[in-house]
Amino acid sequence: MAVTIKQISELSGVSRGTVDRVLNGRGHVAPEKDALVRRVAKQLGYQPNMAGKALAARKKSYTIGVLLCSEGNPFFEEVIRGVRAAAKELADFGVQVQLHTRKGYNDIRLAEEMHTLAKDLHALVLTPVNSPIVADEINTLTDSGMPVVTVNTDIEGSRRICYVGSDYAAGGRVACGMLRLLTGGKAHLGILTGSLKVLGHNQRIAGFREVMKKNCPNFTLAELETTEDDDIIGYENAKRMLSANPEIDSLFLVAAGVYGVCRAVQDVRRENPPKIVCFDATPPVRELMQANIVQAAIDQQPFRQGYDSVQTAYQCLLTGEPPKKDRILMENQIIIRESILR
Amino acid sequence: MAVTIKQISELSGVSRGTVDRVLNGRGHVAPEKDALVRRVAKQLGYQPNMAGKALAARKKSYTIGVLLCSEGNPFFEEVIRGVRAAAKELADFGVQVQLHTRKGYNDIRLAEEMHTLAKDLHALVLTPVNSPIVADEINTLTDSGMPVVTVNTDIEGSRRICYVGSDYAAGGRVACGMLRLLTGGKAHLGILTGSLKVLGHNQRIAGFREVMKKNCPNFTLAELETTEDDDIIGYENAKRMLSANPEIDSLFLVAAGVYGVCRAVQDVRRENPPKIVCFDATPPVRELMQANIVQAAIDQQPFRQGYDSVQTAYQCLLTGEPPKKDRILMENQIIIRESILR
DNA sequence: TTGTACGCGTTATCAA
DNA sequence: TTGATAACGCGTACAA
Repeated sequence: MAVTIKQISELSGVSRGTVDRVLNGRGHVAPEKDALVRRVAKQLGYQPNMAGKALAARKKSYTIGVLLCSEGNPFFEEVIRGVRAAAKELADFGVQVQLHTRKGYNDIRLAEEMHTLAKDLHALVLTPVNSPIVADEINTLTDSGMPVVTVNTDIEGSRRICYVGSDYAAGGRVACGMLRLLTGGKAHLGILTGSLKVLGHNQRIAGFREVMKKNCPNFTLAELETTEDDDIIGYENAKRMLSANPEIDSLFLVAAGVYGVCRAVQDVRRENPPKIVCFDATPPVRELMQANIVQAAIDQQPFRQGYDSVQTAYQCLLTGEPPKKDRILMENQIIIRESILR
Repeated sequence: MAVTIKQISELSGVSRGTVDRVLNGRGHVAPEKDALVRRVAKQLGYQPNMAGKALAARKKSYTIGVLLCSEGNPFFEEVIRGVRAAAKELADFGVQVQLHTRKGYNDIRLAEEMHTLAKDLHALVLTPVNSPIVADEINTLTDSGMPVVTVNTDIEGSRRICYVGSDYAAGGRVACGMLRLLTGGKAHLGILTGSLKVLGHNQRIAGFREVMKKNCPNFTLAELETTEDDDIIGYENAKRMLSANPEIDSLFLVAAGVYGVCRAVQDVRRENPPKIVCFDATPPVRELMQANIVQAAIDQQPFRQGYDSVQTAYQCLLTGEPPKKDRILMENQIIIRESILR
């Protein structure tokens, strides 16, 4: 049976209250007793009991805020489902989850909203914009003792307590591996990324190039273009790219705008349409897979991203400590037509 | 804030004890009070609090037995890791997990061991042999009020409370889809199944055939053979199959014996070695993928199988009720060379 | 049949 | 600085 505070208090001849004060660093304890309790606790290998902690925490009724720059992005539907699932489970532990969604990537506005929301929150989960202004706000909240968890995209130069989301480089590697198998190892590639300014997109391309160099001697890159995560721009740029490079027989779609690109592929009728690998098995992508236009999508477990990020924030509140890993990375799952039930 | 027993007792003017008796069907309650409490509880949408339940359950110290016919099967290493992870988490809730492994599929011996073990257990998780003798023993345990959860393989004609494991038919469908992509839709197939007597293997083949019929008009099946889940037999049968059918350019490996089959493939040197899709990304299979001999493996989340099966058994003990779904099915994940970190 | 009281492990409060 | 005590929600032994 696991060690309890009560056992420690008995063994070290102090009260449970004192043990609690020592173990949770609340201060107001005589140095010698502090040392004694720590020694006994360590010796016995004390690990706080989650059931007890959770029950006691119910009195405090934590509020966790979730702030997603997600409006208009179908990928986040699943993330939100995950957030809701975590909220439902944590309700038993006296946790309230507030979900806020935003449109657009204006860093100043985002920082303002973070600041306003934070007043009513004990922890914050958010999709940050990669901007120093947002990083500063995260650091301000962190300094005030609030755990801040980034989800789906990370941010540089901030002291967020944990990142929960995609392993972008690994996703790029898997995408290249999949194209290797789809093409028999020989391909003329077109890459359509979202934006050259988005860290994750660049990491995917780096992972892709890594595998290309290592495992795909007969891959050549014809052109790299952007979609700006937009179907219309994706359509136009893909159409131009395909017309200008008739040798292209494979497309790597790094981010959003998949539907637009696929429309362009259909417009530029080819005898052998290009093999297409993209990210995120959202409903429109699933349709494109059923129609044999997209051969494979790399999925990054959006449900788990939502679920795990909220759970991580709660764990931080409960234990008062950061999680063991400061990055919780999703698996990159390969989805094909037959993966999907009809 | 969620509804508690205390609130119900106050609102309906009876004691907490009475509410507990009603809600947990312990009897000895006047009919009118019973009805009243039920009505109030329903109206308030009472959901028992897991933290409280878990804490109270700690006094009882449940023991969950896990009995796996796993010795000599590397797939189960991951299942066992999942079992251990669940055991570690549940230790906080006063749960002990006993892990027992067996070699072989003798149904009489298995039933005997189940019977012996059950004396010290509150719940049982096992990989059953598909035999009426084992089904009878499961039913005996179920009748005595013990939750029995099957993991990885299910059994017909038993009243086990839940099955946690692979979706075999879906796995077969994904495997065929992967071969469709690997071959460009045109293939002469050889299938090497484990055993024609194993339900799951046959379900995989059925799923494979379903997709073959629907999406792969240019697939032809040259021969179907067994490995008996054994590398040596797999080696010999594959060698014979490949020699007798030189047109075979794709292999679907339904179960174990992958290494043996691949040795045969290497022995029968071909200019264009066959495309190979198999199940379970065990360490030897990973090696074969690195060597470009196996193109893809379909993985069935062995870790989750172990973890979820133990958690499910615990939930049954805690709530006294069967889980919402009587089958918890894993996703079939496609693993390729680049999915694996080196 | 019903109500009361205690314990599970932790935390917060109050009095000393 | 310390210890005793109550509270979180649930289960249950025991008394009425």
